[in-house]
Amino acid sequence: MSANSKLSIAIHILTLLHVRRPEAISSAFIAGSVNTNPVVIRRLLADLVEAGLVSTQKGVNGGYQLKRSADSITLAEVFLALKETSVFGLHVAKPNPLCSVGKTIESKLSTVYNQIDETLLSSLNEKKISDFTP
Amino acid sequence: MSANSKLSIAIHILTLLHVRRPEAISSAFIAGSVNTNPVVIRRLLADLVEAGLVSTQKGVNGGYQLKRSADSITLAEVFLALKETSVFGLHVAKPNPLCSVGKTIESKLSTVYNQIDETLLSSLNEKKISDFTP
DNA sequence: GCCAGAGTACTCGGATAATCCATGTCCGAGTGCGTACGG
DNA sequence: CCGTACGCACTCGGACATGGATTATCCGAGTACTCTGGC
Repeated sequence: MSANSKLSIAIHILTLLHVRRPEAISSAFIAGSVNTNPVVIRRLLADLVEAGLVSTQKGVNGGYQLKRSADSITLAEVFLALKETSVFGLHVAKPNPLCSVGKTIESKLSTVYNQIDETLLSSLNEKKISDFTP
Repeated sequence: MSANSKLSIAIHILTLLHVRRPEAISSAFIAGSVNTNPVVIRRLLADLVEAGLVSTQKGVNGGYQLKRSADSITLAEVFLALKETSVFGLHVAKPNPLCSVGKTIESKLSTVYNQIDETLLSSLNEKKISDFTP
């Protein structure tokens, strides 16, 4: 899965948990709907569990359940839960500080990216999981 | 380089070309400032050349040059030149159409993502390459 | 002294190897249900 | 007939291979400067 499709899959999962509520859903079942491998689902759900959006239960009749109501979960929360700190990444290797551009570019980029991220998060904040129910 | 750092590097390059104008700059020199491999620079610049932002010249004293003024190039243009169509990707594998959620999720996601992309592009449109000069 | 021509150095661009990350497979840990046995 | 205890099936979660994509190296094509030789 390309890195930036994680949000799509996360939304898909949460919508599914919402529709099936209060049933506990297994990663295998979710994978069948998303059309991918159960491990991908589990890895992604680990982040959502950590963020407190989902609860998990091992064993027979176990699986995943929404911990909160679907209309209280915004896409911004989901996005942050996935630890995708910013849509744009800075340089992987530090630019050359001996170059006048390289020395200053990262701080200037950060400023711009922070503004953009704020705008993006406020957009994401207006959408809820319940908006995706069929 | 992680996929989403391409914009950072592109901005870095264009800023460098602007500062050094009207000199022709080689990919090796740029790579020294960005701190990566010249091939990475060349591949990225191929997109910018194709988009008409940069001109290229082989041979001695050759290199890359800005074709337009730095204050006329917006980040939105650069972003589009890199062919990064959207910050968020849809599912790589088609969701299961037999599932009610899977059947409708992609069109709902597209609607939301399109709105977000518009917002993002208008943000990017307000910033220019000249904003990054040291 | 001046001009011409060949050589050389430097550049981009594409083809090929190497590395890295995401994905898939496997196995262990934990839980709840079902069943069987004893009272 | 009822209760308890054991076994089994099903689930998540982490460790280890595998494949594709990104990155780095190599080689070819093109251009301009320079140097040398002849006039």
